[in-house]
Amino acid sequence: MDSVYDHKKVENRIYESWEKNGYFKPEVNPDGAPYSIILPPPNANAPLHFGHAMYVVEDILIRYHRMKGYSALWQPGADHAGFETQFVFEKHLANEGKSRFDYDRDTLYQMIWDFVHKNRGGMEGQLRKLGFSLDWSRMKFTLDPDIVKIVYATFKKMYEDNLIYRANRLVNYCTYDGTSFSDLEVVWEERRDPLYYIKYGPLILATTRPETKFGDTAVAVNPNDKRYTKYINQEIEIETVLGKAKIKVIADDYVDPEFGTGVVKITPAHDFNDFEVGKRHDLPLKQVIGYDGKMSEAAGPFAGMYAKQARRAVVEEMQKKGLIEKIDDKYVHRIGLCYKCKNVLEPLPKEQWFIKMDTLAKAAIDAVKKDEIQIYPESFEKLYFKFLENIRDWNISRQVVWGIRIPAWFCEKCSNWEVTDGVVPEKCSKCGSKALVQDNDTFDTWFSSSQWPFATLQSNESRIKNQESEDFEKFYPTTVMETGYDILRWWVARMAMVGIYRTGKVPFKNVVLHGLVNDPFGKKMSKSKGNVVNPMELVDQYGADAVRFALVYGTALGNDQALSYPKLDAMRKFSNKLWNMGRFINMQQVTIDNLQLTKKSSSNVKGHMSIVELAKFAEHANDREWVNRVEQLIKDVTKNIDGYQFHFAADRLYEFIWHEFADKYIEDVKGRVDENSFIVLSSLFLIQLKLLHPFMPFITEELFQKFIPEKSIMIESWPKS
RNA sequence: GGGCUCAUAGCUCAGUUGGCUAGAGCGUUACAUUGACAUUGUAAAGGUCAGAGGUUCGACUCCUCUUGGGCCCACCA
Repeated sequence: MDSVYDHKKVENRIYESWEKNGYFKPEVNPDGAPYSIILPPPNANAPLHFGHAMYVVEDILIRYHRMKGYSALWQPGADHAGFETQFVFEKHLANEGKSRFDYDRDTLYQMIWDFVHKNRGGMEGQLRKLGFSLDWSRMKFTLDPDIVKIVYATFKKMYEDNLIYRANRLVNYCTYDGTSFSDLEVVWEERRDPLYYIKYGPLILATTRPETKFGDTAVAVNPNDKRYTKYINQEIEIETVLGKAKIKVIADDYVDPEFGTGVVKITPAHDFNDFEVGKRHDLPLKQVIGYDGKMSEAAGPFAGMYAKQARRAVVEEMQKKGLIEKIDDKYVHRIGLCYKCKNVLEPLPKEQWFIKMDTLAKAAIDAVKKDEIQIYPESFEKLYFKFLENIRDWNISRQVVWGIRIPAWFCEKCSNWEVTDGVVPEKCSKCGSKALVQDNDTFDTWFSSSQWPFATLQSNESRIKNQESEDFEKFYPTTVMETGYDILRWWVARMAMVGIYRTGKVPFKNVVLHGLVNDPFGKKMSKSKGNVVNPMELVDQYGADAVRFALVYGTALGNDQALSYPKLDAMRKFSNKLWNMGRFINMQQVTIDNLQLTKKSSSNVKGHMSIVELAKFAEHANDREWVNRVEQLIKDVTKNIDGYQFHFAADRLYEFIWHEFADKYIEDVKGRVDENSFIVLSSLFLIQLKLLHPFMPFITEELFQKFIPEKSIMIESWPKS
């Protein structure tokens, strides 16, 4: 053995041997009780970041349960990441002086498909480098035909159950990227913008968006505001940049008399609140900004200008006409931005598919209240409830091509929508017309992601017998859903809703949430800040075991952590310490063999005994004491993993192995090694390797095989206390 | 405006249902050692556990308030 542990000589070789031997498959324990985790599918097109490295928590759970004899499945997958990926691809096109408008839909889709599949292996290789014991034979992609089929079926079922509706409603629309977004995707930013006080006939009102005035269909005041009682329900004459006009004054509680002048212009087509007010008062929707972000004909001389330009031009014109009372240029408010390109989102009316959320959300809330789903750490329950209790209907249409196209066809003759499970309908079921056109939109990626637990398990072909999926039967509901708390609402809550809806069962029994990995200064890693650290570089430098251990050690579940190089270094040294402990014990074995004292220890199980068996070899009082102490260690580590207290387990292992076992016991036994004490020493060491294996799989395997060359630690049984 | 979370050694963080002299890593200081360990070992210094009240035989831990970070949510034109 080398005097220094070199992870580069070990990790790849060991991973390959595990995979080749099929140890990642749940079938290694064919008769074990099922234990299953679905890997949150990383973006197929992007390299891993530290959030993915945190999936080490899942590997710990899987390896531990596998050793405990469970039939443990860790299901891998890759996400097509619709808009995300198309955005990256379009940037790539732009570098070549092209744009998506240069291609037809099918060509563009195929180009992105090729682009993604060229990059996809990278992500999978990185998961391997981290030592993740994923069953690659079951790998799924969100655009696999059988997954797509399931997504179609869900949509059709929802449509038939009246949970899906199509409505012309305001959506968050990015006029640069040409697509709408769900509420969750909007990024809010505080900005200082001028607040214009403009004259509307006898009234004065405050607005930040004078350019939308062409879309005004009313002016509103608070019903209790005595200043304006006489105008309510009257039409007032106003002077505008386009000449004289008339507009109705309505009363609505939405108006805050304290704000501005207590008068609001109502523009239902371009403001979420105004849209609601408009619905209450039956006001027409007058769209004056197009999906290209430009003013429409209704804006008269301003038509064709971008909304932002039009604002300046309109204000200038109004000032000329004396229609501006004053401008408050210290006004601070929040505006919604596109999370990707950071441009201002335009609320625009658009026909979209929506899912009614109330009944789905209620079922998901009940599942947690009835403890069918348990959330760890428990404090995240509140976040979960709060989201679901206040949820709004989910806009699932996206105007991108990279995704699952919505299986709905519009009848050009009678305006009926045909929704199918993916089959192209021959004719309209209402009027018989064959003039059917498929909706151009694709599903929000999270719509397919929300079905991932049952969709993966139902579609693992090799496990389908007589059209029934054995995987689904055996592993659903899954045992644990482990992910970052930042996607509790985006993903976990939606999976709960859709999973319960489609299967009648919760998709997972336990939700385990880890925190975020920030940069060494505690700041969130982001590309724009340039502080992103590539986890794979650290794996190269410190070894996967050290990186894994550093991520778990010293941070309680659900808490954020700052990436710590000193900690990584400490864990690398811990690897080296382990290595030299193994090396030392191995040397004692050689000494004993040379002395031919091999009657008891020369069998294949030499130095590989359980706590119970060790009792008869622990003759020396100190040996007996250390057998007892390791027995306690087994209890503690087991208890802590069972309770998702990984940092306790890691801390206990680190402290015991180094500062108890190595510093004290090995030093004690050094001068008095005989055959019996050697058996105790080496057996206790191997037990500790097993306890450490879920955390540091590579080095524990390498060391284990120095003692027991013909076996693998990863399929050994978990030590019994 | 609401909610969550954090505040413990110079730095990064543990402290599980309240219980002996509050721990780890890195850093600092002294000594030892080339040994199984690109070191490691032994020892030391370093904490009013943010602040103020309260509950209790006992509070880092539970409750209330205050201060200061971080995150999330929310329709104020």
